[in-house]
Amino acid sequence: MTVLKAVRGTRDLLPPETELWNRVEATTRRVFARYNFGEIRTPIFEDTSLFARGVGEETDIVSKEMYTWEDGERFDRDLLRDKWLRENIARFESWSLDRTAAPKADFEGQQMDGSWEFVIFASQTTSSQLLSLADEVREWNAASGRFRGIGRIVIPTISEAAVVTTPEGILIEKVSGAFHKSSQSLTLRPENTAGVVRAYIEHKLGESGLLQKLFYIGPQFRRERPQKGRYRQFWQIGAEVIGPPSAGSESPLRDAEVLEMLASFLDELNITGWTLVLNSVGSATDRPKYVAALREALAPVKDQMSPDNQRRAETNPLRVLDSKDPADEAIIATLPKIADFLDDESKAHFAAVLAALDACGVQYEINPRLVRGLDYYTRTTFEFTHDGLGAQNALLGGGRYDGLSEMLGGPKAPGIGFAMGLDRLILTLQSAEAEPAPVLADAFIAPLGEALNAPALALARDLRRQGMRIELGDGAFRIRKSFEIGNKLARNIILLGEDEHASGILTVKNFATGEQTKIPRGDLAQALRSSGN
RNA sequence: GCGGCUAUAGUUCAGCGGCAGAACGCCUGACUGUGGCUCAGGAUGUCGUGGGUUCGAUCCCCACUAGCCGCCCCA
Repeated sequence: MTVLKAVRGTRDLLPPETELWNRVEATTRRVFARYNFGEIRTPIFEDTSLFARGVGEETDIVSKEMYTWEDGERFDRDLLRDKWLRENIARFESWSLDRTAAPKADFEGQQMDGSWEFVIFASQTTSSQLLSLADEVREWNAASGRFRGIGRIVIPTISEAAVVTTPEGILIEKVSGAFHKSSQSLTLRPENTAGVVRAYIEHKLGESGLLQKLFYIGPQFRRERPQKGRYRQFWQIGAEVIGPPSAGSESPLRDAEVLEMLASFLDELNITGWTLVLNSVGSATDRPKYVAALREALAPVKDQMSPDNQRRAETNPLRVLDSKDPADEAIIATLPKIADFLDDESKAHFAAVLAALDACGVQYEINPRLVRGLDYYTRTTFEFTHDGLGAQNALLGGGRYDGLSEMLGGPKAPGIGFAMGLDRLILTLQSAEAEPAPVLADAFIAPLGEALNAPALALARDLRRQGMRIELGDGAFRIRKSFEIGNKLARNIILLGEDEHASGILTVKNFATGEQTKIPRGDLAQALRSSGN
């Protein structure tokens, strides 16, 4: 039998490592509480369109890195596939495919010995459902970039064949109409901000007139290639400050307060060597103007750049600024700067953020090239970076998202937030300090003989109820074995033999000092407590 | 999604076209109410999975899977 393993990109966290995780989470709760944040827990999956609208349809996260599935009572993949093939099989015999015409979804078929093979060409946005029927799906690297995938289906010959002519797009309509009416597309959350804002809107939290300050700790999911500190189920700590403008949600003081909180948080975890990097990407109207100017400036020079940057120049010009390619540095230096496109309001906002940070002594660097990948960011964007992380040097990132609530159909609710990769944060802590030692119990109780097992449990219960961490042995163990195990698991061993049971005076030995004493049962807890940590 | 490296005992790893190895850990005993240190003995395993070459493959070849590192992307 195949031994089951944790799926690719996921992992188990075991003691004593989980002690470190608990410590970080406890520090989070302690520090964030001082800033009067409350905890929010949103569902781990949401309607797919939440992320499409919030994070951005064209971002890689949404277009290819989400765990998405159809959830619906009437969805039946096999039935659907069979019906689709029966309805369309005749098309393949005479139809020739014009790939340059960029149909929404097309397919061609070929009769093999006793079977049909169909190839579907489909753009992901319109026909992921169609692709979900295929035996195999792979990316098709079309030069035009029009098609996102090819699906391949092989089935036994079907005798009954209906004739269907070839109006484009009909196919999908039929498929959805017949089988997907009650189904819903769901997605494991790839980040938590969209979910928090959804909850803010749904529960009308803005109606309180107060600023909402919410933090979360939880797993997120992204279907990326695993790497050091990057997992498909990864953990994030994040916080959001959001509210109606009348509550002061647009104030630069909010930005500075969040940044100051993060600086204090990292300090409290004894993480040194971090750098706060800041920029402003401008208002919702500044940003498109700048992107347009970038495109214009890139058009004549992009051919001289690296292939990566040529592609970015087309798909997401802002990312060109993030390029690490030294060969392209000279060109990048000549590109327009975002700072020149900020309106007066945005400039003043950014200046006020900086002034507040200066006032409380939080150090920062301004990086005019810091852009963030998510569509919803406006004005302040930031990262905390750390040298110990190699190429992936960002410890956390975030920014202001003044228009997100409205993008999701909610009221005007400017906000600022961040998300921190817990997996990577733990990595930096682990590289900075010694491996955590296993936690030792206060005492190991060794019943000497199976007749003493029951009294040993009673003793353990007694001590545990007084707050002691107790490991209970077993009377079947020989005494030597009890000592060996006890030495690994606890600071003290309590011997419970016939004598001890009869007299109520227990034999206690401290493993560190080797000192052995007799202690009345009633004094045990106090003695263990004072024997130190 | 792309590229490089890797996969052998619980762990870290060595190894070789012909008997499967070390260290640490584990178990037993020296020591029948005393751990750590020491000594003696013992058990580990589909050599990642599947196929190929070969008289013979853990070793060579291919594919797959997984991990690490980098790229892409990104909180």
